[in-house]
Amino acid sequence: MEERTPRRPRIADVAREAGVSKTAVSFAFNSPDRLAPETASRIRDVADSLGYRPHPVARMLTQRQTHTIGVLTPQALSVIFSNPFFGAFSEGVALGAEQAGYALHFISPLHGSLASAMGRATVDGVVAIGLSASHPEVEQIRAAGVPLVMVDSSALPDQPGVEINDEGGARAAADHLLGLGHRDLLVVGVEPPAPEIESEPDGTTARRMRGYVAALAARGLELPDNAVVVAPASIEGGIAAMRRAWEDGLRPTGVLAMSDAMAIGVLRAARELGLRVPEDISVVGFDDIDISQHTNPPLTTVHQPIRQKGESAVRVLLSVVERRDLPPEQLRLETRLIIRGSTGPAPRRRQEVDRARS
Amino acid sequence: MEERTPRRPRIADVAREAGVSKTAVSFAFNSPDRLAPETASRIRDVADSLGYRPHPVARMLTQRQTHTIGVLTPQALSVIFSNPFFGAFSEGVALGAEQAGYALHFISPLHGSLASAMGRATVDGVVAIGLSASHPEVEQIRAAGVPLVMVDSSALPDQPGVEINDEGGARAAADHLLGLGHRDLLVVGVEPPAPEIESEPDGTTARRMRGYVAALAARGLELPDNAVVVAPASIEGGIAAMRRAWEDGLRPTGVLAMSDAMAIGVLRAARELGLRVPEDISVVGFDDIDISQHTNPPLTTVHQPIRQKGESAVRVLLSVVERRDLPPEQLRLETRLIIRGSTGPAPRRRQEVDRARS
DNA sequence: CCGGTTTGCTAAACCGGTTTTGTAATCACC
DNA sequence: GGTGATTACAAAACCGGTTTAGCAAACCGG
Repeated sequence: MEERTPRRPRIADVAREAGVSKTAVSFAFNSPDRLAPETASRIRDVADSLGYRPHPVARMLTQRQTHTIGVLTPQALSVIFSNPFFGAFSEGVALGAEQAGYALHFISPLHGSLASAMGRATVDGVVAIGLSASHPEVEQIRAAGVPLVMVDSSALPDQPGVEINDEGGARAAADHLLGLGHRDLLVVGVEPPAPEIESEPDGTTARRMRGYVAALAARGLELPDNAVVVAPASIEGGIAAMRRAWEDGLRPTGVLAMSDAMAIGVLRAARELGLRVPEDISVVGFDDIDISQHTNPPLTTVHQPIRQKGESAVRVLLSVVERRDLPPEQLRLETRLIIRGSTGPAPRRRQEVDRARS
Repeated sequence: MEERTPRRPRIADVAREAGVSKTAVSFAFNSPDRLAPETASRIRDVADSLGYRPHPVARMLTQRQTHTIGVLTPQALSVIFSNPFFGAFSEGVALGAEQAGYALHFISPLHGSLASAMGRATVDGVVAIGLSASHPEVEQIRAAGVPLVMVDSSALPDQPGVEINDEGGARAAADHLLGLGHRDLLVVGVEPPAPEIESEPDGTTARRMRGYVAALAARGLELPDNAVVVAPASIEGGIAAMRRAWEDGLRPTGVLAMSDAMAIGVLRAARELGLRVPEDISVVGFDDIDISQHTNPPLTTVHQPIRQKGESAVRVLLSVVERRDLPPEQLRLETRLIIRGSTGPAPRRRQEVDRARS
């Protein structure tokens, strides 16, 4: 009979083999200075020869920490990962986590339930992105005693959070187009992921919209209701939104897209409609994702420090995780308009645009 | 004195409060049919009122499974996440994991050491991407008894793995250009991330190169050494590679890029050099990432089923995780050439290209 | 050489659950 | 009405570590 199921060696196996107690083995790994040097090294040698590695789960249990932070999103991960914005954000989170020696665990609705996914997650803290403060899970997470930092959603006063100046950025974007003489604007907004969810009055979308409206109001202008069209926040969504607006008879000379992905879709749809960018139509995005500088033409957009946002979120989170008595930090990062090639002076006459259509 | 540090309720608290044993509480959650219905519901009521949730780590320890799969990359996550290829792959992995009720844990070198990161990770299995079979960690992971599926690296015969037909795809790409009359080709290859790492003879890069060479050989042609230029696998890398080749006096009419990101960089560099695509120069990518169909012009490229690759990897992994006696599965997915707008007939005379340069 | 400290290690308790084993009470059956 | 099976729960062992409390021997100053 050969050895069957070569069980993973436990601390007791090492102890027996080395002729010491479990305690000694534990010390050899975690506080070698509490053992005689030769004992410690002998124990480690035995452990090596047995291929022993402390079981991470058991370790988590006794130490009461997992050295893992969770990234929470209300949407399925399979929807999220190919979103360049989320990728850049994750990059920032990963950087912050790596520097602090934490691993990353992604938490998304399991079998449709964020709550049960949260219940299974073994994390020391959570960075939530795209989660509104009124989301029911937020209270549950807090009740579970897990530190939470909310990103991009005006947090409760006693909660840590990281956000950006959406309104200011949007206002700058609209102002830029207005300054170039554009008066017929189209706003391409983000459709809430689930139709039954009423869009949050304090969500990113609402804040950006307020910025657009404020810029117009400052010049005594208004945004007609039909000049706002919504679609999913993707390239395809941008294409669809632009086409729909055109079919509805709208002939904007400037487009304000609430995300770069949508703006890229608008760029493409415009090209297919025979419009030249920026001669016939100007397009402004929002976010400044990596590819935006490489589109043709390069995209004028509102830059937000996406990576920094992720990194800051982790920093703020870990300060709470490691010192729970610290006051929760609230960060607000700046945005700024980056002018590239997709915007230019408004065409002189409406006819120019109409002609381009044929 | 108010209640200080409202400790998280444990199973013993619920048991005491409900006047039953720990066992009964555990049963109430995990196998309610073993209790009288009214007992079970009473226990659950008490648990609810106390806000009790079973501690996930303790649960992992006794059940000997974490319901989590790890995604392992030899590169830092902060480098990886903004890579659209990795995003799409992760999307597939996430889809497979979500369907099976598993969470996702990303494992990357912690303080530079993959081994220690792996030691801390609490996962039931690992999907490794971009890890060569000869990597020292591979043996360590197997020794730890953690099931491992390797993606994109010719796995050992007794190991599960998922790969794609790199060589065939590359051959089709080169064949396409040759069929269009191109004879002056430039291959834009991937630079190994760390200079000291010798490029794997069986890595993705090598396999694709073999495909290019095979297509040439089939027509009795050879690839001059100086027609291969390497750079990091990014848009910026593609730009740099193309510029460098041009400065070296190369005047290719067709470019074979080993990744779409690099191809997009080549597109941009070509435009800046005053070359029209595809009239003056044709560009073929590899991977078919999402944006490639939206570039200007849309990119001709070798499609590989990235998401499916991730999903398959999880499926293969979980079949081993859940039934260890199963034979390890090895998958090889197909690639196919997608012809879009970035390739066209080779220009008639070399002069045309040279003239375009001015 | 004696009381107190330090050194080097062990035994036992603990982290928070699950699972196995055990047992009293009830039920079914002949 | 005695016997064997079932039901409903409890006691104890266990998962694999860490940490606290404790103890014997060595050391140390006076």
